[in-house]
Amino acid sequence: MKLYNTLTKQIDEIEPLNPPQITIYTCGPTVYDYAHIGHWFNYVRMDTLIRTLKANDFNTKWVMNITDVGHLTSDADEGEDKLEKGAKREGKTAWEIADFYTKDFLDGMKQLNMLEPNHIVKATDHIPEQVELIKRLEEKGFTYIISDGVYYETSKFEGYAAFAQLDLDGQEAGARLAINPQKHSPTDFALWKFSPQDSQRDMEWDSPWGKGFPGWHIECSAMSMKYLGETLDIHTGGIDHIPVHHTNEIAQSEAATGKRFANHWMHSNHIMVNGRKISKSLDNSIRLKEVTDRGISPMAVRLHVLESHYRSQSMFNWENLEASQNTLKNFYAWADLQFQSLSSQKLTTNYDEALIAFKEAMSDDLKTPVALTIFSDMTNRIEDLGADSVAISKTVPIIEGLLGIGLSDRPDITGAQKSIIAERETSRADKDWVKSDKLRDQLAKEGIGLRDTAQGPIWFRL
RNA sequence: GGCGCCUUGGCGGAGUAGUUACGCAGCGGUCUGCAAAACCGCGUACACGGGUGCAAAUCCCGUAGGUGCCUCCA
Repeated sequence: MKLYNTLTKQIDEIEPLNPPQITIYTCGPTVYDYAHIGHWFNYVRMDTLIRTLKANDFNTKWVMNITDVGHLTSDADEGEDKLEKGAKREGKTAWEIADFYTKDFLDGMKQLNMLEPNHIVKATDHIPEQVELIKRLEEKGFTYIISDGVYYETSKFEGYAAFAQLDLDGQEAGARLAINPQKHSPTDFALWKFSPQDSQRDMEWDSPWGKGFPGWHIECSAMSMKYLGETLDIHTGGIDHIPVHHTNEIAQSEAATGKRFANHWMHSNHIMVNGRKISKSLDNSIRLKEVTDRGISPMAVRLHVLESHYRSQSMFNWENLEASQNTLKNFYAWADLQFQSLSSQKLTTNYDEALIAFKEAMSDDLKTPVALTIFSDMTNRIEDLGADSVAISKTVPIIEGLLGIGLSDRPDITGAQKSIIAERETSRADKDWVKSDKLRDQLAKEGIGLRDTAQGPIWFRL
């Protein structure tokens, strides 16, 4: 299996340290607000990576974190903690905010049929591990203390700028310079922030350096190492994390251990809404709830994600989400054929060959649009050319395993419903159109649609 | 200001030198008792200007426009 690697800037073969086991760490959400459609694109893509690894017989060990403390409103380690800010906004404690939006996020994962990570880990549950890691960095001389916290000295880490191909000199005009003159370098980042003197934080802990809370970056390193070891196989996240968060993770992890932190880095590009990026300031974020309120299935969202490549900056709009919903219905109608024996059993496509091509496309840097085209070909012209219900029933779980669009959650119709279809055929043979239409309406009420074809009646769930 | 990326038909989106991608929408038609979310066909797309090639949407240079990061953000 091949995947683009941000570290090497090329498509690399995936070669885990201890095959068939493969370790994956995904940067999860900061739970201070609802997740929006852009977040979901990201996480569905990560889920697709896991599914494809499994299909390639890897034994996946997947960890996703929940950032519930320490993520400030500015990456320059200034501004408010997002959780504390959310708490103020809603008149709750930071703990309540974290709990509420964590639950909402996990619910969204279920709605989108995402696989469950082996571990979902919270930053606040791993304060001691983070403190320990900061201590290791301190012992090795990578830290310094200023009035508001313990900082990492990026200039001591050789190759700090390499991962993101940062031009540090060119950046000095940017906002990171002006803030906090105590920092030795604009790129230095907080490992531990001290609690303010004048106010009481909801979330704070004791540490060797004083009461406070961990910086955002250290949690991912500490938790990744705890659950997956000091070197992991694949680290994933949004493309925006390359210049700061992931650059810092590499710096602090490799400085502490002297080992490569992650061998493979996968980054999901951002999606655009109406040609613009999603941002708080543009107020153009879309929640999963808005999708379902419009009567669109979360599975259509999932299919829509797969219709573009994860490294391209794709467009989201409602028209095309509805297009995905229509396509999904066609796929479902095909899946329903696994229970129906048509008079002809000729296949439109050689499923064995198509499945190989399908899996190859998925395994080639997750070329989901190509894979979908192959799958789509398998579902076409069934009525004219016939369909082999046995072949379809064997194919459904394989496709579903990789795409996760709900193809498998479709049971056969009941015996009573089958009787109605048979009865309607009798009526039709007798040209009793009133009765046959009535029976068709009855089935429609039960969510079953019918198509009369040369192969006989075909049912599908509406 | 620094560092990138992109520009394909109504919308989205593959392809990356020689083959009508595909999906949805639209139009026309077929099948059907009617119906269909079924089938067939159509619109003959690749920002613009140069260059290299037998051949370029696909490679190179330039221009225009858009857009991302550096600053909240997946």
